[in-house]
Amino acid sequence: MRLLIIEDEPGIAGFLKDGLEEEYFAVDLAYDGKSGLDMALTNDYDLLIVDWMIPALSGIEVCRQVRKAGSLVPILFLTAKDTLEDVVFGLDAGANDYIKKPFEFEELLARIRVQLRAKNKADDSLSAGSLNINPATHQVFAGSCEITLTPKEFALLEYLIRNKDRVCTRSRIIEHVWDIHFDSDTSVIDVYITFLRRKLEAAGCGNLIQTIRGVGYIVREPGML
Amino acid sequence: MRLLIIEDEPGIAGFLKDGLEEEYFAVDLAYDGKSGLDMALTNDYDLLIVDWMIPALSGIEVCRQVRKAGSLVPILFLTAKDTLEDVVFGLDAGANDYIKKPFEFEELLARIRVQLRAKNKADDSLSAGSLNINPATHQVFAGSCEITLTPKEFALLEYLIRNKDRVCTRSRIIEHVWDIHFDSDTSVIDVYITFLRRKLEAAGCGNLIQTIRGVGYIVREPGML
DNA sequence: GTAAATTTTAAGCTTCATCTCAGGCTGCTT
DNA sequence: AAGCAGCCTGAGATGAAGCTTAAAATTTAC
Repeated sequence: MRLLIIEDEPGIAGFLKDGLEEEYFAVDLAYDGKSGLDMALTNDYDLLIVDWMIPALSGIEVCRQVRKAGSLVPILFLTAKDTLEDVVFGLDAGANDYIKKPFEFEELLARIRVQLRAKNKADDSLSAGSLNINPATHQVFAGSCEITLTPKEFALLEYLIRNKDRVCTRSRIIEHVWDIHFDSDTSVIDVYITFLRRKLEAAGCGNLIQTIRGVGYIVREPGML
Repeated sequence: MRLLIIEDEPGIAGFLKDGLEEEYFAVDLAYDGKSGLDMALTNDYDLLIVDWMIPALSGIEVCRQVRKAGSLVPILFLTAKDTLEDVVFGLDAGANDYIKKPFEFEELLARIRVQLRAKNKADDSLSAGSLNINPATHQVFAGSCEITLTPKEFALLEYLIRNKDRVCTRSRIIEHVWDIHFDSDTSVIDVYITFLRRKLEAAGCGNLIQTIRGVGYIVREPGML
């Protein structure tokens, strides 16, 4: 899950980035409306978090431009103003939800989940064969036996399973899981695929991740085409 | 935490169910007073949410019957009427709290939490393995031997145990235990985890708090997954 | 007002997740 | 069948995350 935060206050931006990364989101930051809009339009984010009062281009304008470009990405706006007009204004501009500052991190997370829920539901539940993964608690179960994964291992497995029965290209994986946008000749993916396969094998879920030579990887739901 | 919602309007019922499930509650639904009462009496719910105006048996009657059967389960009633008499009437019938429609989901959540907190206190059911903690008296027992904790140590342990078998992220811990919303670079948590581990170890409850590197901590109920 | 207890900060140390690299293997292509 | 590109995997470097301790700051108790 890849998020973009457009926020000019470094303190809040940093806090959000840290907290959300702990929740396994890949987080990008923009410190003003203009660069934020650029990033939002050039990359494929799962959600935008936009402060209302930002330099260069207001949050509301960013929101309008994003919608004008045809993107349906969920937008959550942060606002210090809490008047009804402001909220209505924001939602009219194309935002999906808003949250008043100061806010509880918990509440923000809940609202992010609500926005991402539609997406998740469409992708079916997070399981493949006897493997079940729970993003809320960061736990993975193979049948009844728990598998402990490191954050990166978990992120990779989650991405593959969210895209179950679809081929995940190396470039998409590197973008969504590692948050790397430029072409690079790294072999981290290979290494982490090996790590995952080893742990899955040990838990009796071998052969779940298949290689598509020259393209990437795929996790197939057994018994489906 | 298991909830029962008795509500005839499918829209509201569905909205509540979805929202509450996202908050990790297990939610059952009943669409009229009669079946709702049956379910309430046959299952062991942690809380009931009851609309006042429902078919087959009014909310107030459900409430009375539940109490008559000797159950002390917290009941939160939903009402469109907001006159004082109504509230008094409801509370007299055995309800613990009420909320007026239309309501904010957040407010409902807050009120649910209040009711469940009271329940936890009364139940005195906070334990993990041979460790028992009593929030009312601020005492902690490892088997029969009492452990003395400072207030912060206690708060941290209580939070971890209330969220037993779930990973507690650093941000959540810092929010719930320290009530800090915008500080990411402190090592208080580490220090207090060390304090707790040392005291637990001395009391024979070693290895209760496990580290999930890059994420946070977890207390597991031994013998469970 | 002082002493004790508690909480927090800071710093050195340890462990482990992450990533790079190199050599080996696999399976396409010709 | 040989060559080659893509993939796998073990070993090791790096650096960040967490652990521990000591001491400073703050609160509480007497």
